[in-house]
Amino acid sequence: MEDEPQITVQDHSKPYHHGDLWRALVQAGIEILHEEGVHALTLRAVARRAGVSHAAPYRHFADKDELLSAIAEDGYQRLIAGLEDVLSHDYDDAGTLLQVAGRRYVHFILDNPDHVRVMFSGLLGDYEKYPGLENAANQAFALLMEMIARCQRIGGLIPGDPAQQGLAAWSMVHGLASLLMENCFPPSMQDHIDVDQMTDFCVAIFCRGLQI
Amino acid sequence: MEDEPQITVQDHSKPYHHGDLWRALVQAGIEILHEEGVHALTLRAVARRAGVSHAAPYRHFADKDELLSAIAEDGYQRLIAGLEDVLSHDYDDAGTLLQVAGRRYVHFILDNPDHVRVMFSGLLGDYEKYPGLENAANQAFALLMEMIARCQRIGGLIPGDPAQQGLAAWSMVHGLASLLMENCFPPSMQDHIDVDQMTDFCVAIFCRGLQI
DNA sequence: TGTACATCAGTGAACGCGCGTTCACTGATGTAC
DNA sequence: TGTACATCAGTGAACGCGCGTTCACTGATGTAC
Repeated sequence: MEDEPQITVQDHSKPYHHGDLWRALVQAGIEILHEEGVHALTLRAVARRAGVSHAAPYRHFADKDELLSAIAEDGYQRLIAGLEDVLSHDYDDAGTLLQVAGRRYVHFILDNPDHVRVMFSGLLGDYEKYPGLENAANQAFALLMEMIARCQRIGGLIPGDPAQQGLAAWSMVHGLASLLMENCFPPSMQDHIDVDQMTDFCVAIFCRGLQI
Repeated sequence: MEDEPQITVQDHSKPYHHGDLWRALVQAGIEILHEEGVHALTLRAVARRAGVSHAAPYRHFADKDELLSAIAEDGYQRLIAGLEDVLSHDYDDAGTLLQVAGRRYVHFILDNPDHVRVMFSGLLGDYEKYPGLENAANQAFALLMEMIARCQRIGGLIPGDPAQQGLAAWSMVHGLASLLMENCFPPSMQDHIDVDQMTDFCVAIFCRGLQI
């Protein structure tokens, strides 16, 4: 066994081949988003954080937008996981189900503002160019519709197109979360808002507006 | 009267002193937002479009953010004008009043996506630095609350804190407009959405959710 | 009415910066024989 | 088991670019006398 002695110190900390640089770059991008915000998200910064030369990312991504789409897709995957988790429970009350889901969505946005900015900001106009991203987005919306359909089934929402009702539900919580995230409410008010309570209020309006 | 003869041809098209460069720069910025989007909005491009050297803006704005805040404030002024117009009519039905206001808000956003991005994107975190902007934002929200209060007065909405109900109303239409603007709905769906109908649907949910 | 002067709006060259992307290369890996 | 070679991940220098901002300046304006 002559493998260990050949490895020098520098090899140990920095093997030439990274192993899973693709994943590391996406992860680095997400970390930058959390720590420094979307304006700091450059290809060079991502490479720097991943401990690799600034040309290395081009082995894994055609250009910057492809990295952004991978980051956006990761965001959708987290959203999907959250939705699936909510759907894995058996709520017998539509109001409670939607309240839980609403709170999770709002917290997801407030906890990952810059990650969300990448997901929901224009880039997605070129959906077709990034099939993985489009898939994830479709999957997330399908889960939302499933949730609405379940609410209808247990008699909590009036019958109707789950897509339309889903759009409305998403709009409600997305609007609230966005306005909170971007500090759009009057400063005198912003600090005194109880996020969960306000979310519950909005979800309750939605439920009452569509209850049988 | 020896004024006219002294003016040379070049003076006629390009007087040294602009007159109202401040306004012209803000206007140029808005035009760039409409024609090329937020990524093209640089101080140099704004100066170029206003027909002035790239250092000239510094006579009127301390830095780029100050220009951005002026552009954002202009957006709020348009919003305020729209709200005031809606409020100037006498609707005897809360549903109709909110429907008209909702449609106007959604169209405002869809017609001015990049202008809106400047208004609602992070910059506003430093509200205190831009009192004019803060004022306009406060004024817009005050009008929203007035609208809600009027709906309560004519018996269309249950009694309650107009601020809280206003937050919810704003969230609903803002979420819908944002998601439409950013192309967030599944591609198969996005093109088939009737914006006005969808807006009416959302507003109706809100009204029914808060009706007496 | 004419002149001197302070004011300040706009100019144009220059600064340093970091970006995205390209390119010829180097070094590690794994496979065919 | 050993060797030659194709593959391709990662390197580092270089490119052109446009940005925000500064600075010494120039030229127009209006006011005091």
